[in-house]
Amino acid sequence: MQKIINKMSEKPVRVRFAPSPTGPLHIGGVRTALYNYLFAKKNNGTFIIRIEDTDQTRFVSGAQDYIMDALNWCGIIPTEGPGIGGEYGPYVQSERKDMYRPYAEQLVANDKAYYAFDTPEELDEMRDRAKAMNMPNWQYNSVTRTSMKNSLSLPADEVKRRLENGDPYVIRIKMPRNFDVRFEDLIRGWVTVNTNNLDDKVLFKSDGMPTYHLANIVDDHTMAISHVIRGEEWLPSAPMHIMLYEAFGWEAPRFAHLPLLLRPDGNGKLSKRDGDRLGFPVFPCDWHTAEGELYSGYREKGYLPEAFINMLAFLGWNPGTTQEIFSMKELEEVFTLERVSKGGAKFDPEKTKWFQQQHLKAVSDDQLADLLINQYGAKVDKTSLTKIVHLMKERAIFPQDILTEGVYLLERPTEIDASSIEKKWKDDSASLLNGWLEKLASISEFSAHSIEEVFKAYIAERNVGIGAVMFLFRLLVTGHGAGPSMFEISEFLGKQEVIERLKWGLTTVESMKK
RNA sequence: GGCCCAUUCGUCUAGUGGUUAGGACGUAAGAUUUUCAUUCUUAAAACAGGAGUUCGAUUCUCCUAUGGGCUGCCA
Repeated sequence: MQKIINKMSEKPVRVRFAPSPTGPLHIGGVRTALYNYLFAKKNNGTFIIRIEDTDQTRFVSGAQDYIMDALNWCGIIPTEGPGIGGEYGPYVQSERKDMYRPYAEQLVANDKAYYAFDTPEELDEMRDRAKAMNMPNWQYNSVTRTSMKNSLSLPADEVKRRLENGDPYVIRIKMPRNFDVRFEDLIRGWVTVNTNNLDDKVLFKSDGMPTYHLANIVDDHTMAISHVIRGEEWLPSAPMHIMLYEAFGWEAPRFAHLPLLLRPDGNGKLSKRDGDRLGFPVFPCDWHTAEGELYSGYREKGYLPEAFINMLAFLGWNPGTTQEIFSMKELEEVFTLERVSKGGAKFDPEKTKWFQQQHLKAVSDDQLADLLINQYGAKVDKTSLTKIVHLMKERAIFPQDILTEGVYLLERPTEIDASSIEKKWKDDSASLLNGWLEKLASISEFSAHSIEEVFKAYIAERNVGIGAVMFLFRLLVTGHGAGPSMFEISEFLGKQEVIERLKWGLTTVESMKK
């Protein structure tokens, strides 16, 4: 009974993914979005997108559209967000600009924050000087603030004068001294930090915008966010965020800090340069920079969104069973934060391909044919294409492989590899193939099965092995040394076409021999 | 440097105070297949190190090492 009551009094699950539009979203960000989304779905909650664009100097045109487009391709669909709407909008921080200052002022009034007039140049100077004295981390904190220019150290009338004068200022949090901040991370357990290690972070900038720290707390609170699921890089500032909630007198949401995605070689956080350097995409979709550079994406490489998502889900999470192939729907049912691992995960491009292959196999021939027509511009009738898909699917990783590797099903070969002929063409080859040509011409029902019957009878009759005829038959008809069953291929091409190709092949080889 | 976080096969990971430490990718060998791919079988491959607690630690505690993150009027 107690449990039921607790459950009923729990707040509804509302989570947000809060990217900054400073460039394309990389796969680490997509994974964070995915875990938020899955957590929301699993708990009948709401998944929200909020754009954190409080740094006007880092704004990148097109980035926000990219983020929304990429998430959409992934199937990570928000219930509330920019362009979608919702009760708690607007969902872009620059559009919420006016609401932050009163909150910052409120903290100053309550002695939880203060005005600081030090210029960026003065602060740089301070840090440089400290560094020169072998103190690499000078901080604006409870001991140093007394010797800086702020509303705590300056006389009240001067503060008033500066404010009225319109002097530029920032608002900093007044971090208390020697206090243990404790919070329970849903993935890592209890984390404790003493406030002596925390500095007086800027909450409100001199340009009239809040910093991430303030905006994040105000928005999470006003948007009724229940769980903050974000990357591990935020763990060090989480205690400060807890202090802010406390300063406002608000209940803090639950926190979960996700392990980082590491690069496949060596160590370190996966970065956008790693992709091109190591030959795999780090972005969900292609991104063209203003300078004309291209960062490649999974979508354009031919990855299926579900394969991409499946792979990402398993980078730092597992279901506790041996099942590895999941659809988005299935992930929504089994995902829990308890099964997210603590350590960083190295990204594995090889396994990514395997996920893709597995998901491709799961797509029906019919759907794949549609995909090839609609997205890859295949110019074949649907019926033939479906047959081609059926023949080629097992040896394809990407949809387009079916078209490129099965090109001979669509058009006649134009040349025959000389070195293959060199190796495989024997003295009796011409005779064997001509004999086979005659047999082919005699088949009335040109099905894979009957062709195979006739073929077997023929090699028995000529007293040779399969290899003496088959490889060359394949080479002359398809121009390739490998592929699906030649009997199936023959049936698909049809008697007339096979015979013509074989004749062409025989003449071509003859001319090569001269 | 300081603070915080992490550490099981090459990689992603399961797991327990007593297990032959399990699975997957990759690798190797073999089987199937006209070939390639698929599929199947098998193999090699891991508890970072040192103390302590304990009858017994991969598992619990501490230390060390290693790796990572943060240390901006960036997010």
